[in-house]
Amino acid sequence: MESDKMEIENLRKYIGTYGIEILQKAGIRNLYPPQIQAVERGLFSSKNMVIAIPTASGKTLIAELAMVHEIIRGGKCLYAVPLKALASEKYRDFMKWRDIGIEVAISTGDYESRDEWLGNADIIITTSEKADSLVRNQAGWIRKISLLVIDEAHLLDSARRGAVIEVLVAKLRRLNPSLRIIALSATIPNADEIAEWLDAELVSSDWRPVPLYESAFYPGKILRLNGSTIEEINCGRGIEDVVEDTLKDGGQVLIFESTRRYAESMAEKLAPVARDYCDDNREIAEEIILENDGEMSQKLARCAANGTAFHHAGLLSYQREIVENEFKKRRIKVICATPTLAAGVNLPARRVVIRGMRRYESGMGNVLIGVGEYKQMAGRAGRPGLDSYGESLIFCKSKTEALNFIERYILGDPEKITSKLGAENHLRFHTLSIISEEIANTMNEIEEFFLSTFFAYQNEFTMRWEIQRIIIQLSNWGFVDGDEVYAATEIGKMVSKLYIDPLSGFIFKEAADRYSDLSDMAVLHLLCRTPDMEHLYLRKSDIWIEEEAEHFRDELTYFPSYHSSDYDWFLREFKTALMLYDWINERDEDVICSKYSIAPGDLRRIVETAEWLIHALTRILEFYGSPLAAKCGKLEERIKFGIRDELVELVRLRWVGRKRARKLHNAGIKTVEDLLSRRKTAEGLIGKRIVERIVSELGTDGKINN
DNA sequence: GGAATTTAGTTGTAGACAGCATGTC
DNA sequence: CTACAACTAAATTCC
Repeated sequence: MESDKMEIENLRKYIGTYGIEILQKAGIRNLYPPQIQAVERGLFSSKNMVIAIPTASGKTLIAELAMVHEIIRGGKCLYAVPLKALASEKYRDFMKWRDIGIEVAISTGDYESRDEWLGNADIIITTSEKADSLVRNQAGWIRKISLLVIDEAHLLDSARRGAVIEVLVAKLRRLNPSLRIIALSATIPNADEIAEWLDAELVSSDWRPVPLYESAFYPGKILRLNGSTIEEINCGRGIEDVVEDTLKDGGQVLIFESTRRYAESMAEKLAPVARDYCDDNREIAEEIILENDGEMSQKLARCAANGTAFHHAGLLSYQREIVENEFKKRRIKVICATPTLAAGVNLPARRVVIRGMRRYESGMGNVLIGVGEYKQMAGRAGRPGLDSYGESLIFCKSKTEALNFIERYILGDPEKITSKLGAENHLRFHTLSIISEEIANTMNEIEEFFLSTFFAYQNEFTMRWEIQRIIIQLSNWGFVDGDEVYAATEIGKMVSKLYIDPLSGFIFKEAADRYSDLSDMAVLHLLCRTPDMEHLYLRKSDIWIEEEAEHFRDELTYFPSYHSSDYDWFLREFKTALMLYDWINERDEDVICSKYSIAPGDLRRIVETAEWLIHALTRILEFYGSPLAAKCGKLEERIKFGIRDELVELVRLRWVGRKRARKLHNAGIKTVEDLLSRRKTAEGLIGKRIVERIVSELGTDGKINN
């Protein structure tokens, strides 16, 4: 018997009186239809479930209910998300349950609750990679996980990140055969396949809390799909009209563009339009340039002052947060974003305009985006509780194009999702891991393990031959031993736990073997030769890179001939290394950004990756007792802070980064003692309050940064 | 002669996880 | 096997 209305009171027997109170305090009175469906289909049973419903239709609450129920029965939950930002969003969200004694913890690459805390926590929020890493490092509490929630399970389809999800599921099921799994997904046509793979009950629905009108725009008209008819609505001819229309009614607009440049110039173009609907935003603008006032930041600040903003991966994370929060507070009226926002944190707007229906893919020119991607963006329209409806617009140039896109995107179904685990790099990565963790040690066991993945579910052929080849490679690299029964070598285990690609591990291992000394540049280049490193692009005007490369020719561990097919790729690796070289030689951030034509967010991200990799390199060098280990250990700190050797001591102090340390050092304050003995000078350089803070911490326990 | 406008050619292209141990300007 | 829009430099037109 299915009903369409259910008060949360009815859940008392599952989540207790206190649980109900928490929900009431959060303003939740009734369940949404898909949530009712989930309850009726066995949310409070021990069945696995796949919930495939639109964004913002209450997926998270479904998982929360199941988790609270699970915890009351003595269970422990792991909530896996694809993004660190999403992890913190859920963390804040789930905190409400602490009032009834439920312990919530978070564990991602850049933030981790104490280990013993994770053991005690009832809900642990992680990225899938971090969860896998915790399994690899044999965190004792992993076996106690009784409920696994996979958020955004449709990302099983992602070529880069999807494999981890299915391997994580397979591993955790192996470690705890009675593990319950709840997968939350966007609406996809083959959710039934995921359900069957997981042996789960499928709940799917198109219901949304705010109705969504999907439409297409062309100059002068909006074609809005309403049921099965297309209404024609008159409107202006430009994007400005579309935006102003919404702002006039007190709504906000989200515009998706295909490139950063378009996003930025659109935000600038719309600034004069939004200005009339804003109060004083100067404060926001100031905040944006607080930590970085480079070209991009200035531009963003100018936009924000007028009530618009752009949003892409080149922003610093604090700037992204400002943009998102101020949009939520409705002080920013328009955000022009690249696809970052489509898959990111929850940020709905009354009207969503999709201008970038094409995206460049190397070797394929500009291709149309997928229907699923479109649905993801369009689905951001309509703020629950604030808008009575949401509207998405595909931005077209002509009526013909508009009708075309309506047919393809609005009336079309999203693509089926397919497993990408079959790619060699993923199989290599995970094969080493399961051998290392002794999840599987013979050919049969390994094959059996992979048979439990989504990839095997979708592809019926055996993977024996492929796996065989990978094992041969892993043993050639010295990561796996044995003939019939495989075991990971010590170095193999280390590589697996460091979470790097085995190929990266091999590159590092060879370096330990071959070199007793390398220059800074050579080490940085080594990091950049790794498949785990991101690479800068080569531009037409980048011929100077070649000259620089020549300059370092004798130091580098690899230098292909000019005619080699590797040459261009080499230049990209070298360019990235050169950027890091500028970074550790204290070149100003903004100077680096313009020299390499990147944004501050890119610089931070690449530095962070390099930091992670050099840590791995150092560990491997230490393992082999390489004389290079000490040098790399030091480089690790230099990369972390972006400093020359001589600042290492100063930068260990809290509140002292690359800039302050350099100021002090230039004035002859080179050590902590110098700082204390020449306090007045220091105060003159970096400010009295900062010095006071530093000194007061020196007196207490928190003496040093690391 | 010089500004304004058209045309032809060139350029560059989304995103973001992981180790470890805690805090920048 | 593939594109596209924004930008820039050159060519042309106009006063």
